[in-house]
Amino acid sequence: MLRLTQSEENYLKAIFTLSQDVEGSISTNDLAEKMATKASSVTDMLKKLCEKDLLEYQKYQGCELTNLGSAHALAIIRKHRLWETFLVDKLSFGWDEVHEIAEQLEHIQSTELTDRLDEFLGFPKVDPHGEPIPGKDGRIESVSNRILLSEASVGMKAVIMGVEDDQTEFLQYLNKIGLHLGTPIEVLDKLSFDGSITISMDDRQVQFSITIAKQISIKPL
Amino acid sequence: MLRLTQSEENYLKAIFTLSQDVEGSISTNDLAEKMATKASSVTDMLKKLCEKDLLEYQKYQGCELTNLGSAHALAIIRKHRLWETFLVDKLSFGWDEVHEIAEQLEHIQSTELTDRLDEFLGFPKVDPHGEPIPGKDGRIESVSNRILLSEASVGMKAVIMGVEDDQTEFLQYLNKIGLHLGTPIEVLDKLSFDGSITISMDDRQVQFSITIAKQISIKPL
DNA sequence: ACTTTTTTTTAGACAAGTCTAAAAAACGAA
DNA sequence: TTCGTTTTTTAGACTTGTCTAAAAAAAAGT
Repeated sequence: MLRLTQSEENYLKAIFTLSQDVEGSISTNDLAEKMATKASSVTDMLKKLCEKDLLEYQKYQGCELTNLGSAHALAIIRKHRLWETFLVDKLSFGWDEVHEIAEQLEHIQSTELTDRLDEFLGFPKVDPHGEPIPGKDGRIESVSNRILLSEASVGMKAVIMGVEDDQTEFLQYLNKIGLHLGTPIEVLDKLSFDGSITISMDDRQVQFSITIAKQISIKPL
Repeated sequence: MLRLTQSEENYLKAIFTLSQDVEGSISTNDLAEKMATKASSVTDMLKKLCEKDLLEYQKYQGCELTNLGSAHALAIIRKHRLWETFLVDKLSFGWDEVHEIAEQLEHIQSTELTDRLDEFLGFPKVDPHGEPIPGKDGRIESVSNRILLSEASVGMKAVIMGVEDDQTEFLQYLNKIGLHLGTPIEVLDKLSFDGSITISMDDRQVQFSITIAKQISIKPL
């Protein structure tokens, strides 16, 4: 199997993630922003990854992962989420403390290790933030009936199913207001001019900006 | 705390290990051999590590770790041995399968993670190869009464306490002949001209070359 | 003590991944 | 369509860690 550097792996993961929100190819600039680097650096890397058949790239046309590239990205995401699960379930870390450590652990090379860890954790389906964990074969079991909180309609009753994991402060804020996976909520109000949304949870009212509401996914009841 | 690259960490660990067998300073050539690299590369790195006060180095005089350098080396060794213990105790790896994976895991940066892993494992004193695990404070609890099998005298009865961990083939060989930590043995014969040694274990006789006998430590009964 | 051998350092080069500055291509608005 | 803006690429440079080849220092033998 093709051996990749950490940097190459991080690019693949970033492209994969961006591709989930967008149709078609990913622009150099978007990728540069995601990677917190310069567009010129991205161009260099795209050439290299294209050379290795991990993505398709043509000058000025952005890039798109090949099946090979997607498989690699999924393997890294699998490792990331399994390690996060390990840290929370076995070592009692909070969900706001594990992202950075998992960013390192996801680069450990050993399929055997990954699969044994999976077994040790009892083959979890989702990580501590509700994100689905790809299986050994790279397949993600579809998480049914989920929508973003930002898309919910007034009056809807639902349960918190997932949150974005990459901003520690955001997760700490959710801790502070007592929002966890599985928390039942009801949508009380939505302001059309700024998209902010008011919900009730645990008999309290909380208001979220559109930015926050887009980072929380729920399952309507 | 000072942030080190993986390469810097590997050098510190190698110097620390070499220092345990030798009095005084470590030569550039010995270090180059240990690191499987060229002497010129070592010289460059020594300059850099000296600049960071991790070791003392003067041209043509070899190097010696400072207290700061030793502390870093011990932290890495602590991580390595804790991860090996995790892999064997929790994920059911064999002792011959964990070294390479632990070589990667030892570079994960998070003291919190290390300490929680330590606790999760029940604060083990030794790793799966019998090597002592440095504590949070960097102290190694002295492993009492151990000698190398190569130093044992004929007629001595003893128990296997530790083996070198860095050669997979060696460990596989030990597996094959059924030698484990805790195995009781008796020294039957020693040949002075080549140092080879014959022992009995489990009612069988096994002969070891001097090279192997130096990689096994025992506790005389 | 002098010469030879070994060890160690220096000098210059390279690959990976990044940067800045400038050029080229694509996009968009009138 | 054409001009200005934005995006993307190229060119050249820097850093880290490595290498080879050659010079310098230390060690060893006679």
